[in-house]
Amino acid sequence: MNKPTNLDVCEKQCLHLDRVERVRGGMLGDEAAEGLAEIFGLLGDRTRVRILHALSLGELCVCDISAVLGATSSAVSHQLRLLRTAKLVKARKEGKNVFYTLDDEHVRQLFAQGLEHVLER
Amino acid sequence: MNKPTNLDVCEKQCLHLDRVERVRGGMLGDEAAEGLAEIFGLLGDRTRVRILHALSLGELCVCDISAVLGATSSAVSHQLRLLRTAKLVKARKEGKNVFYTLDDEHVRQLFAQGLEHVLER
DNA sequence: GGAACAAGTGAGTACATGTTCATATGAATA
DNA sequence: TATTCATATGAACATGTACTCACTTGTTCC
Repeated sequence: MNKPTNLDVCEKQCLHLDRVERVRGGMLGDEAAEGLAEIFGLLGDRTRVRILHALSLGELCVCDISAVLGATSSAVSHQLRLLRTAKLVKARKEGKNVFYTLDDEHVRQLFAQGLEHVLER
Repeated sequence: MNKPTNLDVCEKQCLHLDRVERVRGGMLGDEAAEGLAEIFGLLGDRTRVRILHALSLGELCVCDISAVLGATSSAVSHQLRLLRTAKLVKARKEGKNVFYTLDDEHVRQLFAQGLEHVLER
């Protein structure tokens, strides 16, 4: 989380300055890198993957999701909060139930792309 | 990591059986869900995101990467091992240096797609 | 061979994170 | 109003993980 303030991490003469300069120019800003890590990290959990995939197949309430996954509704609820905060899912209240749906078309695409990777490897 | 063996997690009558059945049929297998979580988890770290992005701009040795990121070469090396194991990057040895490149076109695409999400959010 | 150095790795540590358990909230129903 | 139940949430706990530090390996150059 904290990085050294001086950049001469490589003590002596190993740097390929041309490459380093070129890459440094095109590097992601901190916010972008952080944002990417955040969204990918959110997708990087088995439970959340399965929740999102289930929701990609249709609207479900918390209880439905926990039945599909075989997980407690508490665990599911905790994960849904993260997904809600990140605006990946959307909640709709109806009586005692809260129905969730995907709230991000990008997620669907990321999923598809990720699956391609997984399946062909 | 361990899930309850009985599926009547929702004690009484909240299930919407039609929805649950439909979704259950289309659900990801365990291996697929695990595989997805694994690849996304790998992308879900600030340091690894920056390493991969740097490599997407050109081939770099470990020392170059640590200079670009402002991280120790040990930290970078540890992360590169994970990326190498997952076949996301490829190593080429040349004298004392080891040069790394991206080894997966999917990653490039996932990156692009993720960035879209982050930028427009 | 010996010095210098890039890279890899194991152990230890600090911190993040996912789950469970207990409890709270809020809506329907008796 | 009291009960029941779906959902949410806080605390505690256990596990995972990213870093540092010390050390090893393997290569180049003297």
